[in-house]
Amino acid sequence: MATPETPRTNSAPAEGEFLAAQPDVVARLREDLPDDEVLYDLAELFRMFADSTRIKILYALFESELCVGDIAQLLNLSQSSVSHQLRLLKNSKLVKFRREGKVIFYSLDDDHVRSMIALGMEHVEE
Amino acid sequence: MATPETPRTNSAPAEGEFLAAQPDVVARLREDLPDDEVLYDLAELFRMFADSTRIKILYALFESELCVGDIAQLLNLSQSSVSHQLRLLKNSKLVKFRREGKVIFYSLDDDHVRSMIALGMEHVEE
DNA sequence: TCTTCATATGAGCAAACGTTCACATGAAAG
DNA sequence: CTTTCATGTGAACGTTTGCTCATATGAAGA
Repeated sequence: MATPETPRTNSAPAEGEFLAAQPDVVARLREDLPDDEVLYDLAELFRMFADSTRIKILYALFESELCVGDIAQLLNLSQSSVSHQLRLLKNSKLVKFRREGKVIFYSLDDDHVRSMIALGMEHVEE
Repeated sequence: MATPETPRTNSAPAEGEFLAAQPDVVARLREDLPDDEVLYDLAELFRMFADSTRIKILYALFESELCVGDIAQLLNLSQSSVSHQLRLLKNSKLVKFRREGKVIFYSLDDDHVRSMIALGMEHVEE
């Protein structure tokens, strides 16, 4: 997808300002680094988990599919806020939905979501 | 740590605005959700990975310890920018450092960093 | 001590984010 | 068709973010 993520100004730093202590290592690493596009996408993915509201939504969806109203009530959020966040999660392919009459049920759309959050938990819990 | 993360206004939504389709499920989920504090910390952790500059820095540190100048040159960033980001990573206990004369070498301080990024990669690469 | 070199840090700015508010959309019931 | 109800969406707003610039810190060498 490669959305520009956060294309701040980021002009090249002044020429010859600071030296590398290990030019050889730097040169080798430059080869091995994944493409910028991939790293942008990666950051974009992590950004989905970088807000506690979205974390809560994902956490809630661990156990069962839920509609917007369910989530809003559970997390004490406005319907609008939940809907906005679900759109982001949907775009990032972390969440999918299913229509049933007027109600739309959301559920997790990626096996990695659980392991991702579980892994983060390990760090948080020291 | 429980930094307030992004304590936006987030006032409670208007009373009785929207209904839950599954009140029973909502009630049960409310019990099971981890504490707000934990979820804040979790989001804070993910926020460290939510910027491609920081991802690049962490990626670079996969292979060997590096000083600020190394990283700046490798990633074409200003010394100041790298230093600012390293401070964040340091505060989040993702990175540690070691002084050698005037040079300060940074390295990964958490086993989860690699698996975290690897897991994210799996999602990005479809 | 006085420089020099590597790094740290505070202020300021422009961009991006998450929420709210108001309204649009679209399906079902009458 | 009209109303109702669940959800979607655009604009506005205040906050946060990541960068730059200028300067501070602190170690090593002259």
